[in-house]
Order: sequence, then structure tokens, then C-alpha cells
Amino acid sequence: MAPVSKTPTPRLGKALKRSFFDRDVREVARDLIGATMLVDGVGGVIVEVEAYHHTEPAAHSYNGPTPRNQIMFGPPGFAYVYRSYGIHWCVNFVCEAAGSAAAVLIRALEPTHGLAAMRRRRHLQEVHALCSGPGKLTEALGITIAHNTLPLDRPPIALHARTEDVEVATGIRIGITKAVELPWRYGVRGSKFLSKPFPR
DNA sequence: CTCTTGATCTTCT
DNA sequence: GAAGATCAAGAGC
Repeated sequence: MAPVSKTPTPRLGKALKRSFFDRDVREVARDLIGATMLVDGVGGVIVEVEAYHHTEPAAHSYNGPTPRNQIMFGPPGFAYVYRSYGIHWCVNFVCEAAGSAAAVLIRALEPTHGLAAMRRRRHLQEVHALCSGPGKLTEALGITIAHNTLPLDRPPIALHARTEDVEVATGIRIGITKAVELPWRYGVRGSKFLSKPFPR
């Protein structure tokens, strides 16, 4: 008898076009939950994101363009990668029309593709911890400053829409000290692959 | 389990 | 000079 997978890998949905990102950053953030993100074929299902917009002070774009955040001020559908705490890389998807300087920070994935590569890069075996944070998932997927400004609908990056409905939880964003009250964190409540749980 | 600390890049004061 | 969209390791409970 053929073995039966306990948690079958979801079928990949339609490839997301750049126009997917050309609308309110909070709508994009919500719709990214359950989508699959791959870099050179390695990645998984997005389970946690946060939205940022230049009109609120937690955003990197709040004080206007700098060399680091310049890509945020351009058209939607491109990657914004920045250095976090001098150590890690974090990846965002630029959203809304040029000038909105809005982006979705990818905070956690459920690993589904290229587990061996992720384990090698992370020097870690436990699947739970491979991509359970914004700095962890970039390391697992091999994302660096070299990926800054890359389009999201061309290799090496691939994004696929979710194929089934998911209930999306919201909450306050993690690790910020300004605009802390905005409920712009989105994710799968109860997922074992989050950077932090969503409180009930 | 929680709390503390070091790692050291980019921006802001 | 200080803070920050973080993480891992170690101490203490």
C-alpha cells in the first residue's frame, strides 16, 4: 500500500503578478497569508506578515527617502531588503502606487520546499525554527542585500496565491516602539511556525 | 519557562 | 552617540 502523507503539501496557486501589490498595503498583507514564497525554489507558506506605510512613524519610509529605503518609494511589486540590528536581513514586498512607500514585511513561513537547503543554511534541523522570524527566513532562503530591488514576479523570486481559504488573525506589530497600537500584523493563529503567537 | 546580553549596520539626533 | 521592523546563547527560576 502506498504511504499516505500526514500533512500533504498544498498545491501551488496562480503565480502572483506585480499588479497584485498595487492596492492598499493592508489588503495585500491579508491576502499574502497562505501564499507560497520561493527563492530559487526554496521556501514555504507565508504564515505571518506586517504592513508598513509612510504615513505612520514605525515605517522606514516615514522620514522620506534614504539610500536604504529608496525602493519603497517606487512602483509596487519589488523587494525591499534591509539590514536589521547590524546582523540580519529582512525582506519586504513594496505595495501601492509609487510614492506611497508602503511595504509588507515577511515575518514567518511554514517551510515546504527545499528543506535540506534551509537546514544547511540555518545549521539547524527543527523545521519549526527554520523560518519563524524575519531574520531567520531570509537566512533559510538565502536572501541578502543582493535581492534588494528585485521584481517579485521573476526568478529567482516566485510567489503563488493560496489555494484554499484561511482565517487570518490580526494583532499589533512586533518589536516596534512607535505606532504600536495599529493592528497591522496578520497571520495564522495557532500556527507552529510563527515568530510569536497571536494572543486570543 | 523568563530574563539578559552581545552581535555591530544604517539612520537619526 | 544612541536606537532600531532581530536572534541565539546563557543564567536563573
